[in-house]
Amino acid sequence: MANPQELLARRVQDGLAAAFGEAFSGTDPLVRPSQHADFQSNVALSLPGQLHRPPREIAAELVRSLQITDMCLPPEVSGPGFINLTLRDDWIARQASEMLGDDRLGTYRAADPQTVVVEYSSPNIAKEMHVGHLRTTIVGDAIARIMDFAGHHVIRDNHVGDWGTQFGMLIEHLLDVGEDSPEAGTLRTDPNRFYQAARAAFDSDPEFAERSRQRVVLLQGGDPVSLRIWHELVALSMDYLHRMYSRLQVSLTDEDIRGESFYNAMLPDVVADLETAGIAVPSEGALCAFPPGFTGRDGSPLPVIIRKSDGGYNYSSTDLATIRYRVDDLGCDRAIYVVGSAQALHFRMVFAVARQAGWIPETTSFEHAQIGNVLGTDGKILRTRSGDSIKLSALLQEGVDRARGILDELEASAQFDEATLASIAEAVGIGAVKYADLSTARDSEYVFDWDRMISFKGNTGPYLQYATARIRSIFRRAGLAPERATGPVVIAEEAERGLALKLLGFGAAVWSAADAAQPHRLCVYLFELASLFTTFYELCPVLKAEDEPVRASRLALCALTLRVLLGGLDLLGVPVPERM
RNA sequence: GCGCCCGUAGCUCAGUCGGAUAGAGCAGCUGCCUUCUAAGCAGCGGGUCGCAGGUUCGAGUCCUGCCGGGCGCGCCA
Repeated sequence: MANPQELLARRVQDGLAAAFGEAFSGTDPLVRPSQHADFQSNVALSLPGQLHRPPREIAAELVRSLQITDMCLPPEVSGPGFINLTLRDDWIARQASEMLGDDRLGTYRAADPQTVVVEYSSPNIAKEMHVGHLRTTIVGDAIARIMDFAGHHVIRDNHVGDWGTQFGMLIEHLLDVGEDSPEAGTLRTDPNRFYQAARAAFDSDPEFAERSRQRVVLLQGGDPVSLRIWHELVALSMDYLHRMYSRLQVSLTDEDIRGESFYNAMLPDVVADLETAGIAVPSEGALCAFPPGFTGRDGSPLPVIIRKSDGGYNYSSTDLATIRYRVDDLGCDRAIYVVGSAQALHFRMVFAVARQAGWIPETTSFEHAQIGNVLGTDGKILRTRSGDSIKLSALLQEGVDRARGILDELEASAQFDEATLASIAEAVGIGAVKYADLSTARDSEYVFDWDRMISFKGNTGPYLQYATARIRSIFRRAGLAPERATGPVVIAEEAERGLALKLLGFGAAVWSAADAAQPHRLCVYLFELASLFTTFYELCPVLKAEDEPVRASRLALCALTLRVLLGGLDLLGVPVPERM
């Protein structure tokens, strides 16, 4: 089973070949959703140049060649040459009935599965995550889940920052204050505070900054004391990350962590190979590559610094090693970097150097899936009043607290016990935050607004959750498990038709989101589905339907809608409460 | 200065390979709870798609210029 748009496209393509010859069998039939019918084909308007005939005439002839009566009402030529395609109600009903028996809900798996590396989250170790990490974590996790479901071999890759200059800084500061000092204790209780203290010393004290840089070189060279402290710092951060990922219900595990330190041993070879190839050359004491086409402030070539003048490596060295590892050892066909858009230039240059070195095969795609900044309602990058970035833990708690506050205001909350209320608030609060991050195009900035995201109206997590809760309520009252609703689907009402047709588009929505690495496309689809369901819900009584076949059909539509909504929200990583 | 991204309703955002009269939600106004969860639904008003050219049968979408905003541009990541 495929989605209607695709099936129609094939029929129109066959019609093209039948009407105008085999030469046109490869022509894109330009089938698109339509406001004037279910779908329309615009292909006749694109052919006058080749056929030397007016578009309406082409459309009329194409219509005569279409073998489509099993799917559609007779196609109509309209306007300058559009062909309007309206699906038959019985065809829609039959497809929906088939979907009921399909575990994958009409979605097919990739015919040619790829190995896809999804790099995401990637927080700096020893520092609390903030709202920016939240978005790359959530969007990246959704991309990984969607790719997985689409049938690709997904390798999640949490490229944590556990090896850079900041570690020299942290280790030096820890040695300065003493490993058993009260201040060292803040590493457990308030890691940001410790980080900021180290940072302040780094910025204000040149002697400390120099020691820190030397410490990085020591660490990267395998110095035992440095390594011991580093391991301790990393372990503390792991505990923190586990707590965050668990609460966020993000699918990353320890096995997905391949931090910068993982590539340390490869760095000398990477650099040496670039040097041998003549791609990396000395410049101002450092070792740099100058990929063609990149110029800086004064028009001079822009460097990728591969080794710093103090002998230390940096994130460019690591990223280059990472590319080679992903191609050679992981065998990846596609690498998706879910990272903030500020790093766009960095990735373009690093990819260019790797291509120059011949490390990335032609057919392998390295993409930067850019994540836009999260802004406050004032339009500026989200920060607390004191100017700090907002801690993730506090942000999530606020979401849950707000959800709980709304629940408490509703009389309906009286029917739930305390534990249930708490779990509903957790799912609604976390779900609202996650959905808000997912529902706008990932590469654009978006305004973080509590009141909007936690609203139960509009394209929000709670609205979709609510739709599932209403469906479950119907089945609870019916005393029937959703899996027992087997149809068949019959279509009489407009609301039934609209809902059923939308259900058939699930696979297309998943594929669209996967191909573009754009989870928000799936959000748009799910919101449209939930909206059509609530219309159906208002207009078409299910349990009190006029007769048994109608009731069975409507129960089947409810069951399908529930499965698609739950499946879709699961692909997004948005939790769903049973009741709310 | 150069490069990348963006500019769509009062606000927040969709808009697929260029297709008919540019769509949602919020906010505003009008209706709807003896009926499966009203955390909802139905309806109304609201637009020179930043501006100006160009390509095209057809441009929010592609090209050029300008205006406005964001980000980046040598040893942080």
